[in-house]
Amino acid sequence: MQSSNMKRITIRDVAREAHVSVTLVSFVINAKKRPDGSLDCPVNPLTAKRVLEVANRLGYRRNFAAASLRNGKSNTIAVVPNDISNKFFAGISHWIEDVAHDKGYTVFFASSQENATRLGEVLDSFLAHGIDGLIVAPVSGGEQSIVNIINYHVPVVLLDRDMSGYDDNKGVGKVLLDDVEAGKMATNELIKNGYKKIEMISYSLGISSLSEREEGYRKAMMEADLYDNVNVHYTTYADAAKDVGNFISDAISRGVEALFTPTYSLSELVLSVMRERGLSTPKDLAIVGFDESDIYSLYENTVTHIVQPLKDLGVKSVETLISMIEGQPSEKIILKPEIKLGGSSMKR
Amino acid sequence: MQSSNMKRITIRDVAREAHVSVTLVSFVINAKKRPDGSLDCPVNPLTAKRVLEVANRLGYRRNFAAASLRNGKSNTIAVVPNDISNKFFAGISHWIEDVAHDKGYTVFFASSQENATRLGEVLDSFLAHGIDGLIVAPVSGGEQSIVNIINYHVPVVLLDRDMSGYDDNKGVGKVLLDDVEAGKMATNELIKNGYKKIEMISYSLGISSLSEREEGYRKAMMEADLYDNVNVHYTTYADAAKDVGNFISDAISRGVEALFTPTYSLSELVLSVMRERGLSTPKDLAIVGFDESDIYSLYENTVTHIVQPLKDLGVKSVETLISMIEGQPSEKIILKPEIKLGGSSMKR
DNA sequence: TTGAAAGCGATACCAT
DNA sequence: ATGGTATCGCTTTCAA
Repeated sequence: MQSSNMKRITIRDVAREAHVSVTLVSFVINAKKRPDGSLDCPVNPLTAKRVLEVANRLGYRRNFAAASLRNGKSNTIAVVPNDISNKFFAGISHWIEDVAHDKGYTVFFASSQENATRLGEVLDSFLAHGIDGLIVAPVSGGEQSIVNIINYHVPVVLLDRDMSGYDDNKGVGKVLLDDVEAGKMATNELIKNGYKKIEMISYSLGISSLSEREEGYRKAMMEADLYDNVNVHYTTYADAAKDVGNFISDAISRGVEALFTPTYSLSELVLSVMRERGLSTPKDLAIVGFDESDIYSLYENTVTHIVQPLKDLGVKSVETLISMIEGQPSEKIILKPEIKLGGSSMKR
Repeated sequence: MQSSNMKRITIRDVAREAHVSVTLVSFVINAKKRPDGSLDCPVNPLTAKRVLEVANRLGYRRNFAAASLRNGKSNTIAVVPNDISNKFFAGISHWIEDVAHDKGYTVFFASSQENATRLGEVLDSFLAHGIDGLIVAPVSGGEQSIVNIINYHVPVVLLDRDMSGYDDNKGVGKVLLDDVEAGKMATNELIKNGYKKIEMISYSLGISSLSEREEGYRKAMMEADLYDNVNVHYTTYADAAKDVGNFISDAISRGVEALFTPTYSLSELVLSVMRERGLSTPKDLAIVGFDESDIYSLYENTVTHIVQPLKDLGVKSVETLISMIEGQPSEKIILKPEIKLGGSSMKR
């Protein structure tokens, strides 16, 4: 494809060599193998066999660009998380690849880096590449780019984060965690164990998952008549280390008893700061964290945390997407979180 | 692209609407902006402006399949690590995306999952999609798939792991860590601090990076006249937890003084097992780990570890690849590791 | 069961 | 500066 001393083998080369027409070659190449082993196409089995042999001998490979240009389908789906290397997403990607692969689709990943402009560029590029469908975790401000894709009638599934204003009946699939429930679960566990001054620290990203976890926290506090104690602190990726440091000092001095951290990165940050300062959990501050982390089990008291069904999130999102590509209506799937108890939220 | 109620806008639609030929539209669309802002194409600036406006108004998007079919270039590069969610790789992907993006390339990721068959499928798929270049971390047994790509004259850069039998003069770029040096560094640090019974635990993956880190360990031991103490234990991803558990007990009972773990996952595993058993480092066992890990700083004595220049690995690999795509000869780049000292390798 | 031929959309050669 | 058109490789009628 690059140099000239090796011409790319085309369907025509195969046809010539096998003494048949290009049509026939195309038929054979695209025929699906049926359970009984026979080829599902109107071609003489012997001819088919010969074609296959020749194709193989010549090292033929279908030119996807041509096929895609011709029939407007690429058998490719794009997956765009905010960060490809994020631990939460890491636990999902594997499942997405597996299911897609089983169904004959190739998966391409690229990250938006929590940046609306970048998301737009990435989606543009994918669109231009003729992807058949898209699984995306919206970033704040990136709604328009996603709507563009939808308007192009490319099936879209929102993963992990919702986008307001787009319901499933508008042709957008959704696979989300019940984040309100997750926030409630975390908070209620602390309340149940006697904590009253429970606060929360979160990112100000403007994404649904975080705001709903916060909503769950508020609801739980409200229902326990602790609404006066509600206090949510916000930070950003860039300032997290500094802000968390300040917050911990402040919290301890104000007599805060427990903390809900709605992402694994915040959980890890809080835990490391506490360790640095010689604070222990739950004695100095009870903690309920989020997602899995290697460090949760490294504390004297292991860390209680909310667990997301990563496998289901991955599997369901591809399945929904592929069914949409195949013409089925979109679905909205809400998965339930679980809580894994550790010592960090033990009774006071 | 899916439904029929919204026809895809083509270059011809733009041409008609702007009252010019398709040729002109193509010129304008593909013109690069020059530093002075002018368009680098033989078109009347006013006409160009009009074309751009129309294209914009109509929501025109280039059909990549068509362009790619026509000129055999897709401006897309593929990156295939063994595991997209691996922490080491996570620290690299970001840089790859950034540099590629700056140079006008889109990056698609997919993982081989440390599986030769899967690697073959993924590469086939990428090849069929007409990628312009490939950055890959070879897996054991996957050499042939990679050679296939090379034979197709698609530029390839090996990242992190070498492949024997392919030197840079054969058209394969390489961006690797000096793994022998890394193994030496780690071992020498321990030797310098008075440790003599130093062992190593590694994966039996048959990949160059690990075997060279082992070679470095052996060399360092040899040079310090400690070769009789050399002892390398092997495990697999699947058995690692069990094997490491057994090994630690065994090592302690045999009076092993220090351990070199050549991947972050093994380092983490050893550290957690030690914690579970109430063992501390370096008192019960000195440790030199590899790569960054959140848990290295969580021990009473922080963990000494080898640091890879992730940014350079990422940046250099794309830069080399793109220069190869543009016709430059391949390069072999070996980067130097560093060691970050912690308490886990302190003097006995 | 087989084949001829019309496109898919963009590019680039060749004219004007 | 602008335009006509053959072509990339494949799929898919339609006809034989």
